This record gives sequence, structure tokens and C-alpha cells, in this order.
Amino acid sequence: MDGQGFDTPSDFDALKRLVVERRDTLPKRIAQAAAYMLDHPDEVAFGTAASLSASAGVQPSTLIRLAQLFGFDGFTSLQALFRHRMRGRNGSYEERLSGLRGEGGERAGNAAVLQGFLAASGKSLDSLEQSLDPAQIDRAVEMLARAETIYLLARRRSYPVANYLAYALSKLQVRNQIVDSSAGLSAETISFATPRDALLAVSFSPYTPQTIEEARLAAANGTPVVAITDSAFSPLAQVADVWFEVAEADFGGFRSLAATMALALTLAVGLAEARRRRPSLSGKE
Amino acid sequence: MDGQGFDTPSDFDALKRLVVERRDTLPKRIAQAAAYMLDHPDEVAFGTAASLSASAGVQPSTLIRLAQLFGFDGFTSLQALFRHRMRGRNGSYEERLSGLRGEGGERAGNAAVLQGFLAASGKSLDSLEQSLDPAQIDRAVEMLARAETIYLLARRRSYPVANYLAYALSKLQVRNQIVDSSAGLSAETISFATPRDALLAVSFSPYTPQTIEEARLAAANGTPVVAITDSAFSPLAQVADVWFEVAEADFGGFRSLAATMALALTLAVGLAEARRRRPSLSGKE
DNA sequence: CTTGAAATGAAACGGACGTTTCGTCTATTT
DNA sequence: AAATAGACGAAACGTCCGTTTCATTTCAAG
Repeated sequence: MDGQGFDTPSDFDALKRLVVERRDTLPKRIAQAAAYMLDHPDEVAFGTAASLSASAGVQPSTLIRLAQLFGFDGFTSLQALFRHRMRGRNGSYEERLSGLRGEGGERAGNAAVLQGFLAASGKSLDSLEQSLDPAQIDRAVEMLARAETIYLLARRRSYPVANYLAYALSKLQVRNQIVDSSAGLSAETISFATPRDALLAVSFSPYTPQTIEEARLAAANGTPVVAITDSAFSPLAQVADVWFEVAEADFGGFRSLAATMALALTLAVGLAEARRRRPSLSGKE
Repeated sequence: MDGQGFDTPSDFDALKRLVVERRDTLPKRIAQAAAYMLDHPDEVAFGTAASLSASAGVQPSTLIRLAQLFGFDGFTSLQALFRHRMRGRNGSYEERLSGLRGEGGERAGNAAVLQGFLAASGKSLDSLEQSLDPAQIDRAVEMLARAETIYLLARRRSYPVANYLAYALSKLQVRNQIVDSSAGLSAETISFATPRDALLAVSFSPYTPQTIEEARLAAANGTPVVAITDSAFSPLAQVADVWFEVAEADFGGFRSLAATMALALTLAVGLAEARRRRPSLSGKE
């Protein structure tokens, strides 16, 4: 028993919890150092006590004291936590994907195919995370939140996105209308959209002509258009008021929908939340 | 000009390529050290020249020579490549997700919502990658490859999966039939399935009763059933010949479909490939 | 077999590292 | 206001690091 009243953390999360919990009882400089370490875990993993203490604006000895205060032998044992955190973490999806493509060429097992799709999906997620501008989401959410009815337009490979969106929006009690071509009436359906509504269109290269055409129609009617597509040169981007560029990686000829789905759900949840906070936004009621 | 005939690598991939390319012209010990480093990149990132040289079975000076041979100043610059590889790589999706849930509680920006969905999707992918048994995929692929027609059964939140599968299978020229309830004829549709066909059913808790019922119907008819669901106790798992457990993380009440989509596409591409290799499998033609 | 250059092993070296020590400062208690 | 214990900064210390040096071995060419 060391009479500290707590166990010395055995992983990064435990350390984080302990620091947050005792933040107020920590000496000033120790707290300052701890805050820096939690905010820059990567630096801690690779840096030296000297370099880190300089960055954090404290003395090297403070880091030692911090470590010992939390029950570690010294800075080195504390740093081991930060290193352990990075370890085991698999290589980036980018690497894994190129690795898969290289080897074997043809006859790869089914497990490799799964690896490929998982890697492609992960890469798409990473790419979206890095490229997206938060302000753009805000604008799109704002636009959609004002709509009476949200029209959903997507065909072929993108159709599942519209489908999931319809499900999500209905769950969130947001009036929506999927523009479906199964009855051959999609042009008529889209013609019902007014400037008080909004259109959310999804299309990737090669763009389905019908989707482009109908999005153009809606835009000409004055209906706000939010587009999810794959390039600034996409014809969909030209007619949209706000558009998102999502680079979905593909594998075996089929594109992942992971990032697109995540973005679509974000818009759905975001607009529902916006309406909840400002009920005046909602077209009806 | 240093007359080396190549540029010193600026990232891990470039180094890897260079080593592979010149493997045969490398001195024995240097090659030995290089092989170790490429095989244990994490060790290199964190270790010291002394510890690594011991693990690789060479002298510390060999590592320096290796580094200088490839145009680096010394071991430290070479190591920087390995560290850079780990850097920037974000924390695990697990961490990111719990981090998002913790802070703010309510009023998180739209960007945070996207982060949440991306993290949930990524976590689902990671989880599937770790948990899945390759042999199970092979069995499912084999079963599906033998089918004349593949019936696709999914409702509500899972429906987009069936939808994308229908698209993918058709593209791959695999006969398929989505069991659609929009015309109120789903029970009739599924009754067309014979033991020479196969059913691919997708359902997550709370299971849509109709999906379970119809899957049971098909199984009773002797149609092979492959299921994608979320638990060993799922009613869908009970009636399936092969079933997959996919743990999709959710965020804001909506589950990611990323892992499910990846698995579904794997089955589609896998079965198409199996038929291509053994045309006798294909029911028709 | 001789020769010479490249490769390798072993040890030495300076510098930076983590840690310890110690004197000063701060803030609370009496 | 004095006493005192903890917090803190600065410098000193010993260790281990990356690197260099140099002697030895290996191997191919003549």
C-alpha cells in the first residue's frame, strides 16, 4: 500500500480519467504539464523529457514529478503508456490497400477481398475526415433544416444512400420524399419541389444522366440543392448551392459507400438537431 | 549530385520500394538489418539503435551504415521516417468515439457529428476485421456460388445493403432477386426460392419480424440461407446455414453500415470470382 | 596465391538523456 | 508576523545513446 488512494494507470485512457478527476488538486505546474501531455499524446510518445518540458513550458523535473505523483517510476514508464497507445495500431488503410493490390495480383482468397473492402472503406473515411470543411456542413444543414420536404435523389450505386437517408429522416420525423424511378414518375415527383423545399442529390462518376437532369430541374425551379459527389467538375456540383466532394476508394471495381453514408447521416442528424433547437425553422407545425 | 542513382526516400513506402528493388545488391548484413526494419516498423519507431541492432542480430554500426547507404545523415534521420509513419495517424476509432461522447454531451457542432459517424464506421470496420473467420467467408461464398438465383432479404435499416448487393450482383452478372415488400408480395417472392437457389438475409436488432419469418420459410423449403446479423442469439442465426456476426457501432442512434456493406460486397465479388474460376458452379448456362 | 577493396565487428567517444539534488519561493498555518 | 511544508527552478550527475574510428575478415580479381 502506498497510500495514494488510486492505482497507477495502466493505459492511456486510465491516465486521462485520473488526470481529469484530480485536476483541481494538482499543483499548478504539474497540471500544466499533464494538460499538455493529454493534448499532445503523439509528441509525448516520441519526444524526450527535455523537448516536451520546453514545449509545455515547464522544467524537465516537473515531468518526473508528474510521473512519480501518478505512481510511475519516472518519466520513462509514463512515456511507455503513450507509446503503447500507438503500438498495435494497424498501418494506415492507404498502406494496407496498396499492399493488397500488389501481392498475388489475381488469385487472392476471399479473406483478402474482405480486407480490400475494409481497407477501401477505411481509406474513404480517413480521406473525408481530412478534407471536409466544417462550415460547409453547417451551411448544408441550415439549408436542409429550412426545407418543408427534403427530396432525395440518387440512382444506381448511390441509391442505397438515398434509401438509408429516407429511413433516417423518417425516424427523425423529418418529412422526406425519395425521387424514385421505379414507377417512371421521377420527373413528375421532382417537379413538386418548391423553393421552400430542398433537394439532396447524390451521384458519382459516371454520373447518371437522369440524376443530373432532375437536379438541374429542381435548381431551375428555385429549390435549394445540396449535392454529394466526387469532383469539383461534377455536373452535379455546378447546379448545387452547397456541394460536398467525397473521394470513395474502390476495390474490385466497387466503390465503398462508407464515407458517403457517414456524411449523409451527419446531414440528417444535424438538421434534425437544428430544428429541435429552433423549432421556427421547421416548415410545418 | 551524390552519384547514388536514386533519391533518398522521403516516406516509409518509398524506403520499402527502394529496399525491395535493390535487395540483391545490398551487403549481407545491411540487407539483414533492412529486412528486420521493414518487418518490424513499430519497433524501429520506438527502439534505439542498440536495441534494434541486437534484435536484428547486427552491430549498431550496421544500422548507421544502412542509413547512410540510403542517403540519410544517420540512424536518427532514418528512424524519423518510421516515426512519421505512425504520426498523423489518428487515435483508434474506439478512442475517438468515446472522446466525442464524453465532451459537451449535447451541443456539439455538426462537424463533431460527422466525426462521430466516421469514428463509428471505422470502429465497425476494425471490429469486423478482427473478429471474422476466413473459413466462414469461404463457406458462404461456396454456397452462394452454387445458387441459381440469389434472393436478397433485408428491411428497414438493413435495406440499403440489399439494395447495393442487387446493384453489385447485377453488375457481376449474377442472377438475383430482391425480396421487396413494396408490392406486398414478399412472402410470395420468397416462396419461389428452391433448394438450388440461396437466400442472403440481413437483419439487426431489433429484428424485423417479417425478415425472420421469411428467412425461416426459405430454410424450411430447403433453400440455403446465409445471414448477416449482430449476435449469436439472433433469430436469424438460428435458421441460417452460415451466419456472420457484424458488430456495427452506432452514433446518435444510427448504426453504421460500413462493415456490413464491406462484407456483403466481399460475398458478391467472392462468389463471382468462384464462378469465373469454375464455370460448372453456375446454376444456369 | 597475392592483392586490394569492401564489409564487418569491436571498442572508444562526445553528447544528450532521464534523474537527482539542493536552494529558493510560495502559500498556508499558527 | 513567524514558521513550515510543499512546489518549483536550476544545475549537477551518471548513464546510455548515436556515431566514429580502426582493426580484422571476407571475397573477388589478377
